[in-house]
Amino acid sequence: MATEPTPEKSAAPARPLRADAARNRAKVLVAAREVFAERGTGASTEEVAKRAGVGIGTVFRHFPTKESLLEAVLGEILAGFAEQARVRTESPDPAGAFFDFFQFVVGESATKNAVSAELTGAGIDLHAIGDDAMQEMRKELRGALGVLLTRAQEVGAVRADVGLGEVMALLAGTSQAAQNLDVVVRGRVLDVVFDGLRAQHP
Amino acid sequence: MATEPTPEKSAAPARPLRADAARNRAKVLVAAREVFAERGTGASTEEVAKRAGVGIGTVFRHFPTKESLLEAVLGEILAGFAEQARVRTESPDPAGAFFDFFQFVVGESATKNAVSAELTGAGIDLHAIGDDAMQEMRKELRGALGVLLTRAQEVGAVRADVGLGEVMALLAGTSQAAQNLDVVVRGRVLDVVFDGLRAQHP
DNA sequence: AAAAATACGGAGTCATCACTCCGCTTGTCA
DNA sequence: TGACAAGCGGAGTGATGACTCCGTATTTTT
Repeated sequence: MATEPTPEKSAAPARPLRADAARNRAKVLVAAREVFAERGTGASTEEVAKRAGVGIGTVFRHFPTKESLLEAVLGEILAGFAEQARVRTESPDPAGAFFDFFQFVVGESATKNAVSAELTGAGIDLHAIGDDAMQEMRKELRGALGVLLTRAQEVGAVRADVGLGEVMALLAGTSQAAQNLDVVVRGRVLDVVFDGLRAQHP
Repeated sequence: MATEPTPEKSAAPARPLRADAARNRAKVLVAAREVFAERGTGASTEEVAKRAGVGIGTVFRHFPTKESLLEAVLGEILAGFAEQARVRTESPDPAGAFFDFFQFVVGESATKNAVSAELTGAGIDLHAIGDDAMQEMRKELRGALGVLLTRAQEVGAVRADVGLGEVMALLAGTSQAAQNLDVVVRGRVLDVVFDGLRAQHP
């Protein structure tokens, strides 16, 4: 126990991966993201392996469980969102930053189909699963989005009576709704939601 | 061919079901609705049978395919929604009728969990499946909701630049989002959406 | 009440998955 | 460059779930 060379938290394994292993891991992650996006999270692990051009064994070595694979993919997506939120956090135009981020997420989800379906609140059990790393990710997203929201509210661009919970629900719901919608309808749906968020309550 | 006694369209089979058969069919439908609502549409047919207190064989005799069972359940739900919409169609208060219906659907879905998840736009393939009877159902819902919307718009209670498509998307998304939300947050989410729908565009 | 028509239950079949195991290959390090 | 650790592929395993089949039970008809 005391002989552990580098007992790091996470995201940096004790011993670094062999070059090819790292490459494969990345390939699998990309493939998984695509496959799950296209076919839904019910797609088989074998299909992911095939798409990645590796054997099933390899997939399972890197991600010992289908759930863990899903988690990893979801984690990446969340990280991307968190990053996008963070970037806008310092914007001189809080209102623009907030709505822009909202639109970005909805736009992304509209493409990503199934994965985002899960992500955005289908709820079921994906909200339950959680790595510490995952929880961390979620926390970061919430944090950054919280800043965006607060700043937008301070400027009076967003009504004061909504909290992070409401915004995330709206984000999830709108993303969900935006799928399979042509661009123009999607635009109008966003308009409605945005107007609702801007409205000052009586 | 010409000897068919009553070659009716649907909803009334050529020869009427035996008493016990009709009873079982109904039991299965109820059980399916409950099970799918609780466990999601992935729940096994056997579980439905168990809940209904019949054998699997019976379930499959009445609904030769899991998909057809899902369809039947969905059809019932849609029919219920259509009925609710129709009822409000003649209301002297178009604005109230519209928003009330919206709220009703969202409230229902919040309870019905998974089934409504599919229903309300998870899209995937459930939008593709379709009985003629099913298509008919959908058409009726759209029709009645269309009336509610138009009347609400005529009174100026709903912005003129949204169509049925936008409203249905919003309905679906909001229902989706409303799941796993406590009542107070759900209320505020609805507030936002309603305000958005009321807003007159510039 | 007995025959005929229907429907019932549930064991059995077949396909699909997630996941394991192990002999072979490839990268790494001295 | 050779030895050894690390990684790889994919056949094999066990579980699960949709759907079938048929001997038995219940209705309906005569």
